[in-house]
Amino acid sequence: MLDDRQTRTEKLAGEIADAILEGTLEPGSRLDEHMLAGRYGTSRTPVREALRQLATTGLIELRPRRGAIVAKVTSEQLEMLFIAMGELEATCARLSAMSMTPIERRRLGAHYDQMGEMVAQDDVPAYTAANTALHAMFYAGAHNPVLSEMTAGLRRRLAPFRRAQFRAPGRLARSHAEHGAVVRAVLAGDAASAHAAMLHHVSLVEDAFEQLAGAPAGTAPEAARMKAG
Amino acid sequence: MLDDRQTRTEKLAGEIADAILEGTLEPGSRLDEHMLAGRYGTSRTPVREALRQLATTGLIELRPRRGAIVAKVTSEQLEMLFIAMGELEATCARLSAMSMTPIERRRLGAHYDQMGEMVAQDDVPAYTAANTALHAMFYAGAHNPVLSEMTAGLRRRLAPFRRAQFRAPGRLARSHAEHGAVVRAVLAGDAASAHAAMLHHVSLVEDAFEQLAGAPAGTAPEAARMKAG
DNA sequence: TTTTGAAAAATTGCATGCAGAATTTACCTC
DNA sequence: GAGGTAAATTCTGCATGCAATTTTTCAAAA
Repeated sequence: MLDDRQTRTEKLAGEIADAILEGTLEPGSRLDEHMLAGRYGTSRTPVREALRQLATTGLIELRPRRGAIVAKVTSEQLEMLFIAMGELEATCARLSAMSMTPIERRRLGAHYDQMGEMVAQDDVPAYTAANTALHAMFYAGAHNPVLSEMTAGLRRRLAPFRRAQFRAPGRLARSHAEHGAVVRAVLAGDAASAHAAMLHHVSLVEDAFEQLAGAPAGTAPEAARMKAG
Repeated sequence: MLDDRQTRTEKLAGEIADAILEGTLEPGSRLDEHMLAGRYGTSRTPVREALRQLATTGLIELRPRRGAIVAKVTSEQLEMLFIAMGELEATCARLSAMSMTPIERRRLGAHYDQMGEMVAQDDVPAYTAANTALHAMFYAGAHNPVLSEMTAGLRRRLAPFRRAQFRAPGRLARSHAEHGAVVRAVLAGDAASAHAAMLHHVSLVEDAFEQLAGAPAGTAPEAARMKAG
């Protein structure tokens, strides 16, 4: 009845995705259509359409005639996702070095400098937000929507596993230093260096995340959830 | 009533995707739910679910309350897709250079040599199939399912625009020479060279396509023409 | 000829119901 | 108690119908 501009299916897809990404719906749990329909106050039809949509993003697993479950991410798959994201981010950095406009370069430099102040003040929340914005700048700077959407999608998907990344002591300053290498290379138009520096940065992020996890990659999916917390 | 193991929705998604990729359904044409349901002998429900699934792959565009249309690929978007695919292929080649097993390397070398014979005999059909297999080897050699699925997906999506690629005179031999550079770098474990060589190769493929772009199946005709001119 | 407006037709979004498959439960045998 | 089977239940896959929105049609006005 609401004159809502987006359809129930779309809203549902968003809400279910959020519930999964923020952990309300745990990996492996069954996504019963009746239950979801009841919880969100609709019939099963839009639920089914939303599930179909989420399945193609890899967030849930759709087993024919056996219902949907929240995709379980093993630590091995998680590693693959991190590596893939790293490669894509590095590619975006490379392309940014080659094709950012002067205006984009100026904004990138300014944003980087602002982040320096956040580090000095040890403002973790501000830095976290600025970090997302910085990476978004590289996605946009690549001037390739196909690539930047893929990369941003992976980043969103991995967000739950990166929550704690700046909690490790000294991580803020180190992150900023790594960013510095990437930013300088991009501003200098040095594609190869930008690629290498970003690759280095994201692999260190992954390391930081593994340290927090306590357990090295290679065990149960429970490890993944520990990493998130 | 067929006891088919896959659901109607899945089969529909596949058939509609095929119809789009081989040009039966032209870009921009409306995908009327009744019409599709009639054509494939089902009700609208599975059609709607299939459309939702295809929409997330970018093959069709779903406009709320206004129906679905086959995604129009402008020449600019096409260029972005080619660039993104090139970057991903290059990344796969880079990772292959770093992490292919000895067995994979041996098979790669052998396959490459076989392709040389096809060039000598000017066997275009065989070479085309072998070319797909060669690229698949790089996807697999990256040892990262996330990345290889993304790359393979892009390649499938661009397939209609590459049909004519080996028709240009001399293209077969040139392609083989370019492959040679990539294969040698990968076998030598030279990641940077593998990346560069693959990037070079795919950009040349794009050029070849641009020269030929008369009217490949599935093209938005105006896009192809603009590219040609 | 083009523009405008309202009625008619077509089309999407979604609820509901039912058949069949999958899962659970109950019961029996060993 | 373990294991196996049949009945009962639950759940998915899909068809159908209706309300709301969008598109089309068509006639009158500019």
